[in-house]
Amino acid sequence: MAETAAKPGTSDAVAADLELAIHEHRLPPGTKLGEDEIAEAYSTSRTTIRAALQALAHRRLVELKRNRGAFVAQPSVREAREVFEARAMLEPRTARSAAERMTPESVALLQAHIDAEHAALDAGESGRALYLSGHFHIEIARIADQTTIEAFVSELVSRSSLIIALYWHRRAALCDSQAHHALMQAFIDKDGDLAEELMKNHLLDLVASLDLRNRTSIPTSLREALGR
Amino acid sequence: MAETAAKPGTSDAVAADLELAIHEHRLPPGTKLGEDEIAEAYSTSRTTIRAALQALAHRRLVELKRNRGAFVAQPSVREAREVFEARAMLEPRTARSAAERMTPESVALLQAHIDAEHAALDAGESGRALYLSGHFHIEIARIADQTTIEAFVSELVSRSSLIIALYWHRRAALCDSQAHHALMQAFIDKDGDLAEELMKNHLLDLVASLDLRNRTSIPTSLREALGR
DNA sequence: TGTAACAAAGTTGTATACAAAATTGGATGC
DNA sequence: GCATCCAATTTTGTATACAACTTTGTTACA
Repeated sequence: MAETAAKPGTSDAVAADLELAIHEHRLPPGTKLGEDEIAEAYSTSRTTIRAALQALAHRRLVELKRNRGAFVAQPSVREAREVFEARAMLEPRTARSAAERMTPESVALLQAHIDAEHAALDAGESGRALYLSGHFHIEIARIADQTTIEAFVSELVSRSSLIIALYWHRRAALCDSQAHHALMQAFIDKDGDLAEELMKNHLLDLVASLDLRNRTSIPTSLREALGR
Repeated sequence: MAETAAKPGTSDAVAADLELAIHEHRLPPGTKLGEDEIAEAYSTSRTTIRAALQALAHRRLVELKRNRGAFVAQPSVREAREVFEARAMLEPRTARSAAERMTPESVALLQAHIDAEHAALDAGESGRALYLSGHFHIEIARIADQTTIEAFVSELVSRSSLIIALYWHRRAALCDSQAHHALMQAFIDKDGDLAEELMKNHLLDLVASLDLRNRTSIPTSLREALGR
């Protein structure tokens, strides 16, 4: 929904495409993003790719190692906690604001999001479902008419996708479609209090579904992953 | 304080330098940032400058107009409100967290900041004082040990500097050194409740010192500025 | 005199070429 | 056989050249 289409071949378009791939877990954390390789894939020059990678680096979705190259970011346990703490500060109040400003059109938009998410799940496209699930949160910020916060939430949601890729634990589960449904009701009723409370709990549930036990910093380096 | 020094000539160094200049109001909102001009000033190529300008564009400190060039951003009234709403969501709770984690070293660091700010004011370097005053807020996030939120606050503080340049109204006034002093006492006492409350009020005072009456959108275009 | 079309200058967008750094593979010495 | 050093390869960092677009200044025409 609302796939923002930029003129193809521009750094914006490439960045959006790469971000989507990362968000849908087609590019797992740690993947090396070689400039030549990507440039060829999009049939453009490295100049364009570099701009795209820098943009993604600014959103902390890729890590730029000097003279080493770009890699899909691998948030540490600590970074994971910070991301959800930031979300806890921003999203509940934003959900309240959105609920208070909710219009029938906005409700329809969100409902379409949820439907698309279910359709993706049924089709076995779990990556796409995850992406849509994240964008549900971004859409709420947009409805709250807070573009600045929307930008922050957008970054946090994308980073959350990386965190889920690394630390997701509780398999299966009802995911969070239940939580989104409950939020929808609060939105329909324009119940700001309820929306804020539900969002707060929803984020807590998300964190609870992660395995954030300290495994001595990051699994970035092979050395640690192999324990020697 | 903590002028993060990057290897000179790199895009990071140029970006930091430009951001400082913008923050200190040496480059007022709307200033055209020609690539050739800057490249010559830093005796480097346009490639490096473009990367720096893109980084600043990500932080919304400069606006990149396609085929037109880069300009120091001119936040709209609406954007100004949004920035301070976001700060209100993030900073009070961060101040609480910082107060609870305060150490003698942190207190000394913040005090040094305030002293430097006063020294700059006495020396008539109001731009530098403004910069230091903003960094006081960033330092609090750092003490709270929240790098993710610190990054957001850093962006918001820099944007606030642009907003102040455009909409500052209440001349003179005690600025906010008073507010920072009060916060210091809360920090020394490790009084989280008080710190949160003081920060909240401090931000409200800041907004109140701005003239955010709707002058039909932005003063960006000459047409509107001239009212025809 | 005012408008419109056109031409020229300047600036940004993109690609390519070259330089520097890091990794990898092999060779040499212990 | 193992470690270390050195060379070759690959990849990124930077500069420059060219193309495309926007703006501005001029000229022709109504």
